[in-house]
Amino acid sequence: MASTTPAVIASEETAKPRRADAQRNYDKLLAAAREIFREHGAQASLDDIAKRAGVGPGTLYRHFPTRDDLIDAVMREWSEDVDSDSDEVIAAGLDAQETLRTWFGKFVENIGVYRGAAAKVMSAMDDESSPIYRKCQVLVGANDKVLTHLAGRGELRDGVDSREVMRLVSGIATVADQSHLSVDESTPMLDIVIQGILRDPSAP
Amino acid sequence: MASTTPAVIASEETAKPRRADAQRNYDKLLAAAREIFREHGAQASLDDIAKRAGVGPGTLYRHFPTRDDLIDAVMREWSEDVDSDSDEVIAAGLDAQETLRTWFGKFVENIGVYRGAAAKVMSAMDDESSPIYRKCQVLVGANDKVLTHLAGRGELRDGVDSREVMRLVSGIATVADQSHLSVDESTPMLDIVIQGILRDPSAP
DNA sequence: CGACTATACGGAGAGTGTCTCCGGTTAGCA
DNA sequence: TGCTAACCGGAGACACTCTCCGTATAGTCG
Repeated sequence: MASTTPAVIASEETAKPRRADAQRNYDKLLAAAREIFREHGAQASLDDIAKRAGVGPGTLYRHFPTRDDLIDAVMREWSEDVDSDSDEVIAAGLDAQETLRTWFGKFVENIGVYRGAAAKVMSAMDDESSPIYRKCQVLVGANDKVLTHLAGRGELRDGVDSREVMRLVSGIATVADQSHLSVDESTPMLDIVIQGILRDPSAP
Repeated sequence: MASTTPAVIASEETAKPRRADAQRNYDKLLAAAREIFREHGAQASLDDIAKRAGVGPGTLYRHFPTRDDLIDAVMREWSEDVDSDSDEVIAAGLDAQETLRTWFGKFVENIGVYRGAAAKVMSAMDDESSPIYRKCQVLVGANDKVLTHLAGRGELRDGVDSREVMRLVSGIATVADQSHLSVDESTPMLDIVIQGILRDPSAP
């Protein structure tokens, strides 16, 4: 298999020194955003988030100039969860098919926590100017780890590119999100992809 | 293969009698919508469309109560094009792989004409209350024709459901749309899906 | 052909959401 | 305690959606 993606990722958690009140507001905003994004999806009103955090809109926009900056912050630990999922899946020692089922399933499930997030991830994956781009690189890297692991055992078809697979799976996650499909209902699509990238067992 | 989808579609082109001026404005709005959707995508300002058509916003909203109603009207002939594509592809007598490449390629290309339309189609596919739902049924039906044709020749794996395939391909179209991929750049993803649904040539 | 009415027009404006600007406030420090 | 840089927050400009209703007119009938 071949990956276009660099190893990834020096997480730039530059927790720059802030005044105590600023830090407090930052945290309140993040907590409020998590709640409201979970309730109303990623396109919820930002002023509502400011309101729930008990700060003015100006404060929100100073900390997070754009909606994507806020989403980025909300997604931070979440993308690390996904990354550690990939390690667990590899360590579990399942066969190729089960490995992918588990990995893709977790991915779709995780990405679906915030409604609309899947679409954001999908479109940020190829947009370096997006604040979410870095997070996507973590996801791409995690997926690459899993596929490289399988490729090392000769279980993938020739020419499978992990970035394409990532696009495909995030597309499925978006479909599942928008059509309100459960994880189970998205497995038929995932199975097709799995069939499409796994080397056929009957081949040498 | 199995399809959940009914045969489809008694197109409800009830061209109800309208006053001449109303019909004129309807046509002007449609033409303006086509232009502006092509330029700015499916989330363009509706007031802009009314402005370009030279009518007031009230007129636009009387003819098309919601954005989706307008998109639906714009998509009308377009979905018929897609449908006739499916017939052509079947008639062309290509092998299974080329048939699907051609069909999926045309689908993704067509659906990408209006930016943002792919996402609309994707989410309307499972939402009966959407005005676009009917159009999606045309697409689902067209896809079903192609897959049934191949299934009849025993070229598909067991258990392939055409609706799942349609979801998958519209997901790819959405990825291609949002990431500004050309049709060529989306073929790797399509090829994975094709591998995933085609019976392996080495099998009996 | 002139009058009448159902139908359609269109713009003012209410409602909602985004984002900015700047006068006032406060944390942190000497 | 007093100073200042950092920060707050809300008023309001701007953009978009959608509605209401007074006005205009197409089509019809006497």
